Amino acid sequence: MPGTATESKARVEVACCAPLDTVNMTSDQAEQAAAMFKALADPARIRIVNLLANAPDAACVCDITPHVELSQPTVSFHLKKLLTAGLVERTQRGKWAYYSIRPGVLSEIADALELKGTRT
Amino acid sequence: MPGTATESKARVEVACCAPLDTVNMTSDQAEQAAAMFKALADPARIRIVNLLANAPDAACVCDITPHVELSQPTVSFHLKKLLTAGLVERTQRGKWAYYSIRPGVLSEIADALELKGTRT
DNA sequence: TTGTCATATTGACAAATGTCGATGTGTCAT
DNA sequence: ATGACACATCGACATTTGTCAATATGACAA
Repeated sequence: MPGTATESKARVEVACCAPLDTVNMTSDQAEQAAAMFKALADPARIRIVNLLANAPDAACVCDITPHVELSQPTVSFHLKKLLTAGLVERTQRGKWAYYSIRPGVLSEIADALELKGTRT
Repeated sequence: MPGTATESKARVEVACCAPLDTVNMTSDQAEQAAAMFKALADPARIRIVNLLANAPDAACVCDITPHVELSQPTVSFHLKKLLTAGLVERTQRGKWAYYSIRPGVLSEIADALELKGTRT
């Protein structure tokens, strides 16, 4: 990194930029934020979240499946990803499993964003 | 899907949920949103974005690298991902490449989020 | 209890991703 | 021209991811 004139020999190099001393986020914070975004990093899961966010009530898998045009096991696979990421909730009623957006999730994502700087 | 009483035989089954007629997003919209989130779906890239968002000025690779504790080629790899996703900008000045957050990106991400429902 | 239905899990596999060392490319100073 | 430096690209590799058919699980009805 240029700009550190430590040697006795005249190191007059220009600095490439400011030292970047900003408070770093912890590895945990980074991993956690990345996990949130990873859960949304797939078109199928985006569709599911969109569906659930706009649905009047919780929705069962049999109604979600036709909207994403994937096999039922694959839809379950994506729902599990969303579930373990904490983006959706699951409740069993009868033989059906109902999924819904976990309340407050959207604002949490917004928080994750501000975590990386409020400027701009 | 239960609830569709089409047969002449009395199909008195209970419906599992409402028909979910909500306006679907297009495949393009889903893919585009997923691409945004995919760019953020990695701890290293989260750190980089955090760094750039909090930096007073644009930062060069040589200053970013030590903060993410990865090899220089790997950092370049991540920067390229962020670049092609449109999250950061690149300008060459002298022998250094300066990266900065593309202005307006954070609100665009927020928009992508609202795309999946304004309720909660 | 037996069957049916809705959902989850498993096993297999192709494709994408993250990582690094080695090397290429472009820019500046000498 | 030559060398040093900052960064990008390449080749190789292990890991993760998304997908499906087949099968297991769990709930209800008859």
